[in-house]
Amino acid sequence: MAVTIMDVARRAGVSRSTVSYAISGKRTISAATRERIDEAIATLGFTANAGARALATSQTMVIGLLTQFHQDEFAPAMLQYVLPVSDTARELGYDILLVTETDATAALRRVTRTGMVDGVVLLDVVHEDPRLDTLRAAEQPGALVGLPKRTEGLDVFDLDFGESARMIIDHLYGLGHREIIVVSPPMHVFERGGAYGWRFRDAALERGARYGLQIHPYFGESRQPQIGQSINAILDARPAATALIVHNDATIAALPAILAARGTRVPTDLSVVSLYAKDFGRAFSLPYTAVESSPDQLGQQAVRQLVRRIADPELAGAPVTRFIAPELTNRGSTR
Amino acid sequence: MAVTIMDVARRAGVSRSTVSYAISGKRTISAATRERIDEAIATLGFTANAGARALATSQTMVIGLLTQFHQDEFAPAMLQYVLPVSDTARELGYDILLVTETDATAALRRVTRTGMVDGVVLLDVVHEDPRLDTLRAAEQPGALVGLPKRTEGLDVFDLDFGESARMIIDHLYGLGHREIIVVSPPMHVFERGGAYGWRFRDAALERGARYGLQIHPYFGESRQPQIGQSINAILDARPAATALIVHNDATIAALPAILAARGTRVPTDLSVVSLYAKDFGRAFSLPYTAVESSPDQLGQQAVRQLVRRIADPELAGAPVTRFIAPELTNRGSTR
DNA sequence: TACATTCATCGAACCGGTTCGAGGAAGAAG
DNA sequence: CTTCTTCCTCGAACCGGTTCGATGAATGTA
Repeated sequence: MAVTIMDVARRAGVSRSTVSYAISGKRTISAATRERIDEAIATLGFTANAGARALATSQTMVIGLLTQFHQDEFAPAMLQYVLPVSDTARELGYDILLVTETDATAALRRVTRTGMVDGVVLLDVVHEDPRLDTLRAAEQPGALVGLPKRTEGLDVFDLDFGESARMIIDHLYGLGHREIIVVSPPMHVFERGGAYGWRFRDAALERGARYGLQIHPYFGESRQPQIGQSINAILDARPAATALIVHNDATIAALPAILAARGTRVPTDLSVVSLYAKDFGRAFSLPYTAVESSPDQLGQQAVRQLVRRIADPELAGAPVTRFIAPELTNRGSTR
Repeated sequence: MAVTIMDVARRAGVSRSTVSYAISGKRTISAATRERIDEAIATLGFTANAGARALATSQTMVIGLLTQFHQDEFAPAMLQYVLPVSDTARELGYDILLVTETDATAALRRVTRTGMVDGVVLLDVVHEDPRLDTLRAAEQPGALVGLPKRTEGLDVFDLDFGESARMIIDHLYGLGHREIIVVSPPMHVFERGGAYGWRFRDAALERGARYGLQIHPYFGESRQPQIGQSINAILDARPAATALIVHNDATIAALPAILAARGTRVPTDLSVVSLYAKDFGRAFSLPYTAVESSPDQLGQQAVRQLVRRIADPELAGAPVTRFIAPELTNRGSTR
């Protein structure tokens, strides 16, 4: 039914292999022949069959994207990771196989064992991620987004949460703040092993201690109305705190309404600094000074490194662990 | 490198074809042989190569998911369509190739021509969608999410916006409202051909006219602070209106804060009814009575019909256009 | 005992590409 | 006019599965 390379060969009056070489350019082809082949390809509308090509070359030009949608997670944020991966992959000639199964380990084994993909990107990697053993056993290389406990042999990309915390503390300390509240992601994120919560929190505490500041750490909530209740309780419990650091997407999205409702003015009554993805802040038009990370950078770098490793496992060199530098954008919510 | 069916055959002391039949069950295999084969498969960890199988069967067990991310769209909502498609596909044994390219037509041609997919789901189909010609020319079947102008030969799934509008108008009319504001999606959605905006708006106007109501239609905005400005302007311009219907995700998400800021109480001063996806409302804990649609139903039904058609193009019968019935959930924001 | 069935398995062909080695034609060198 | 290169093209093998027809063994029937 579909047009095969044989059809093209017949129409151009050459052999299959000649057509193949004309397409790949791996051997010289006379101008006259090339022209006939090009014409045949164009009029017949030939496109090489992916399965056959994969079989012959052991290259599928497909990258598996393994996502983990934790229930209770702030789902909208996920897309900010998926799209850049997809776009970057396509730029480099790869398609994306989106894998969303609950049993991520089995799914990873499936797509690698069947050879459906040339490599995989693991999104939302947690501290002790069960997928990593399977990945290490796989023939295809992988790139991680998120820092696990053990990174041996793996290419890892994550945001620099420690540096983000230090930047924010420095900023507030410079403005004269001495008592600061830190709202982290919800407890269950920590329990699940999302170490980025600790990395931010610990770095903030440590930096604060060095300056002799009072830092009050709290776990945030992920849903209304709990978010509002918890923020109100925290602010009531720490009336002397002059600054609020929020590392919690759901909370920061709800914060303007919560503060407005309790009559707290920013930055007059309270300085607020947040930490979120650039696009997230833009989508919700958040008015806060923030350390903005670029998850698109994450996906992009992960895919680039992955493709490098697919192309030449040796040449790509030793595995890397790379942190994306954060940037503080001042929107005037501190003073 | 990887384990092939030949390795299994050797270890079990049988031919390749016997192994194949043992796996597929398409011919009877003696208990003893089957046992040896199963053992070999298990210890060697064999999984059939996807490319080779695709080549032999002309079935890839992959469905292409073609998304269109319009700039300025409320992106978070997109995921609500993607996940159900992916989950349903996997349930039926299919994987998902996620295609996000800007040039959707070329991308569609690419994945169908190369035979990477057995069928495609087109998301966010607009009134005059350029992808449809390519789809009709493709060998593989497709299912649409979103109603285009011409549906001939296509399986189409969409929410029932007309019925939603009628339900809401009936509800408000029953409560005694006689002057009602309708806020539609932003103008650019209409310009782009998102006919669902018209379908809701027109149905609301028609139903309103039948009851002799005053219906004031407006286009909404997609970003703050324009959303707030526009809502305030509209409410100021129609002081006699007693009810507000919002068919606009970005606006409804921002509405609680906007109304709180201007001191408008719901439902005392104003009845509010909205229209959105179930999960969207849950994620933002929206407090409004709403006609809730289930986009997961859309994706699910689209995939099921697509798989049916892949399995047997004839048996699947004539193309269908199916609307998902809406449901009105009363949250007490009307009176 | 001979013959027809049924059962289990095998070999070969095929799917549609890629790639290697070989070989004919044309041009260069002796 | 040979002989050696270089250029271009071809045929065959291969990638790893599936599927058809054939065949030998086991079982049933006359």
